[in-house]
Amino acid sequence: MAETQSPVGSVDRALLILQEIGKHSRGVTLDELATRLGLPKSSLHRLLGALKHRGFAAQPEPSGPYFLGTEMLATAFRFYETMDLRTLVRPLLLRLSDEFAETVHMAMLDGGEVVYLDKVEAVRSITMTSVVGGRNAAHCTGVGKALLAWTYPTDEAIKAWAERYGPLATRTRNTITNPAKLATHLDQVRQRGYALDLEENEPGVRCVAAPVFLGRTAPVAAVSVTAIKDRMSPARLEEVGHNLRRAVAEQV
Amino acid sequence: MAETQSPVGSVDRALLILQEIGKHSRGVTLDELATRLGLPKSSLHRLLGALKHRGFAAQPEPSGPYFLGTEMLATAFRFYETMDLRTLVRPLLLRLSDEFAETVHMAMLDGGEVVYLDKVEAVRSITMTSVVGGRNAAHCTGVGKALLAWTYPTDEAIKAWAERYGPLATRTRNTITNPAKLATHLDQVRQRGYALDLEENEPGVRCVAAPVFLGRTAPVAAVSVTAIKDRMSPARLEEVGHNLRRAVAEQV
DNA sequence: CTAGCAAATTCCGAATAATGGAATGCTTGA
DNA sequence: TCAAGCATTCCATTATTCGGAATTTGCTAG
Repeated sequence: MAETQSPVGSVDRALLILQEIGKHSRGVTLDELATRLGLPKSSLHRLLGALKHRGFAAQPEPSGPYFLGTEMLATAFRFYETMDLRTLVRPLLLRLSDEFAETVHMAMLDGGEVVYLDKVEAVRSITMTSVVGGRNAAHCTGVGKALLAWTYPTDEAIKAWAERYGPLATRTRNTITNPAKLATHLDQVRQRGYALDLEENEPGVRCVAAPVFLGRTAPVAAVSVTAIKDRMSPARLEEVGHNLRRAVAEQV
Repeated sequence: MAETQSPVGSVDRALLILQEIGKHSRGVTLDELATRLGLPKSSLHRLLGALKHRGFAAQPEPSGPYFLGTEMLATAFRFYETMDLRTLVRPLLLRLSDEFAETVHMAMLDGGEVVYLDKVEAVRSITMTSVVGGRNAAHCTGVGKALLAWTYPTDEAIKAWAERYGPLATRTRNTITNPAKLATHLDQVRQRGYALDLEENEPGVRCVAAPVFLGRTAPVAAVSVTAIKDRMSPARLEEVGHNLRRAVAEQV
């Protein structure tokens, strides 16, 4: 399908400029922006003038590099502090539910547990322990391991977390309860880019989960796809894992 | 002086739309936006389409309310995590230094102390304890009290802070060292909107400080104007306090 | 269940805004 | 001091954006 055009070209250009400046926290020159965006310098200069006018871009030194401005940051921060993140993640959940035809969840980390914030149940749903608003242990759920892996990105940080919130409870014969083993396991999660729950929380239930970063280094949430083990063969797990990662990267 | 026009009108409109949506974390309808911004609905609808196209605005439900989109949030968050906040605050410091003809600072809270991150010295400078990169106690400096007042916005929170980082050291005969008195004092700071250091940190030195929020509920930094007491009469303190608040509100 | 109402969306002729190449200005380094 | 390179300004030209009117959609009340 051909890529659709933005309905207002000059606004589209301005947004692309903001995105590009956003990638350069040490500032970026007009010349470099023109090169990266393929825009004539005079047009770019005028669009930057418009962004500076409302504080979305800043140029602290005359003829110097450009930065995102305080108005861009403050508008985003103010909104985020009082918004409901579910509102922005739910379209992703709906897409995942449609794409994988399984139940999908969104959760956040809270100490040693995860809190389920949203859920879209598949037609062929299964009875599960997860209830929106409910909690589960982090170390033995897909969303929990996805959140732990990137919130505590080193073995030491994971061990410190386990020391504070442990001991890690056994839920099934597959549950990882040894902190050192969990740390090693989460190294693999980081390398793969998604977490797997192989009947670690509930017998017969498997899950694939990915972190949602929203531009941050630590995840703000995780989303998961859950199914009974008969519908989650190793090949299927890998397929879902890759597609989940891509969908998250594309949409949030 | 007449207000200058943005060099690209349609971009300016789009940014105004983003700012307005940013004020409504529960979402805002097209009709309400049109009313608040004084824009024809068809123009507004097209501009919103452009913002949605790049993910800066979102409309999770068809014909439903609009929200800031994940691209707007992610671009701001990603940039902020690796930027140097001094870059954006320094123009404010230069303006304050020019306006008040005194030495100005920018600082952040770190536990029981503040860290001075930037400084613009006035022509008629005074020898002071503050060194960029250096630290000072939070409870007896203007920037420290500005940061404490809004980072710990209740008496209980202040007392808990004092219990953790206390005892509060005496620096001059004016230093507030009693946590309950500090809490009461910080109530007054919140009501006034700026903090005062009346020779609490250094004999003969007075200071006015205001928090910098950048859209958040807790301040990301504080800025201050410092002078010897002979140049900071009670009337002058009030004048500087009001002008400082206004300058901060206008610029960051 | 249907009609009316209000908000959202689409359409398209008109006109205004945005464009970008060329020229100019400024700063830095040799 | 001069040249080079980046930033900024100018203005004739182009085409994008505009907004009122019409249409569509969804919800509510009778």
